[in-house]
Amino acid sequence: MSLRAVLLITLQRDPGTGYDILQRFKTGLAHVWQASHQQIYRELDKMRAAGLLDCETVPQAERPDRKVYCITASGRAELDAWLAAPLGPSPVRQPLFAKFFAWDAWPADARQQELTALQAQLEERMQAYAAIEKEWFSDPQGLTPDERAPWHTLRLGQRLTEAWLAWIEEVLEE
Amino acid sequence: MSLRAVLLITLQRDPGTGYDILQRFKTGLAHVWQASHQQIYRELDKMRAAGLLDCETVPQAERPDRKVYCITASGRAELDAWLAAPLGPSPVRQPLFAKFFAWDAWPADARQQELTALQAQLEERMQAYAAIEKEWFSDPQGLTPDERAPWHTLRLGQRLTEAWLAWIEEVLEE
DNA sequence: CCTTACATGTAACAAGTTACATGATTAG
DNA sequence: CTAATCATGTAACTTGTTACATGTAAGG
Repeated sequence: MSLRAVLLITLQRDPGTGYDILQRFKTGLAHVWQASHQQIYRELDKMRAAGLLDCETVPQAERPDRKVYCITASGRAELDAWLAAPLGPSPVRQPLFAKFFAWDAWPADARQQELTALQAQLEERMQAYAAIEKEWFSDPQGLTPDERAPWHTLRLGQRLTEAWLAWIEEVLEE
Repeated sequence: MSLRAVLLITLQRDPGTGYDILQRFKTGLAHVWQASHQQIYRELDKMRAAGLLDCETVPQAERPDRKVYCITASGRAELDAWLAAPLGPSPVRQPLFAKFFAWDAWPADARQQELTALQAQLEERMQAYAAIEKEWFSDPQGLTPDERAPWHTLRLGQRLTEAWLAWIEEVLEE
């Protein structure tokens, strides 16, 4: 259901094609949601069939037609209902934790490698966050609440990533 | 694949039935992995069919037979391979973030309710962590590395939950 | 010459959820 | 009397992944 909601949100802001949405998932929405192109195309088609979206096919010379999707009143109603309802708890799935529970079967070098790779990846993410913050949110207090909201999600991303990094350092000291 | 690995880990430590594993997912493994009983039973059966597990059926008076699963050499090999291979990146899916990206369509009272409910839930979790830590890990330095490893996962759980709580407070101040 | 961007899709599979089904025992 | 515990399962469905398929144009 949440993929559907995310598609409604982004299409409400700006109509677009499946391909466009894929690009948004890779850039502005990267730390919110990710999905493969197949999943997006399939879901958009189902949503159109369910009357949540309108679709206008725009022919192009020497390229596949663009199918531009646009939210309908019924889609907007579904989005409003989703926003009003509290989210359920998200299931816990931490494969890395599982490895810790098999500590003595987990080779020390694999462990080392895993943790340092994760560390590098998290540090990269921190830099990406910093770049986004600098580019889009250099003055958060000067923005409207609506413009500032995405900044909050960035802030949480930073806090969580910092917590991970501090923890990895603690573990690597062993 | 990760569910399979978690089942291998827990069965390697102690053979047991699907029901037993479900209990472990509700207690000691609660912040590592969760799965429904249907998923567990189905996966155990597939793993037995694949030769990763042995199954001994223990008849019981006036109760369904217990099917006690036990890891095989081939299962152990699969586990070792999984432990040695680094984990792939986990896909990003943050439905709560999505709501922030629809800030002006998100009613203020629903927002308030959502965040305070989450806050309460996280505080409960912190208490659960504290209770576990007190009961099992009152002296982490006195434990063997293998015994201490699960404590690290608890520590990260605490750090992440604290980060969430600090963030919610920041957002609620608006 | 090779890769990336553009733009869509089918098909098969794996993973996870929800509903339904059985049936005795024990605790409140 | 009701709910929870024990213990398993079938069936239908939704969600997400992987592989395969097509075809042009621009840039290095």
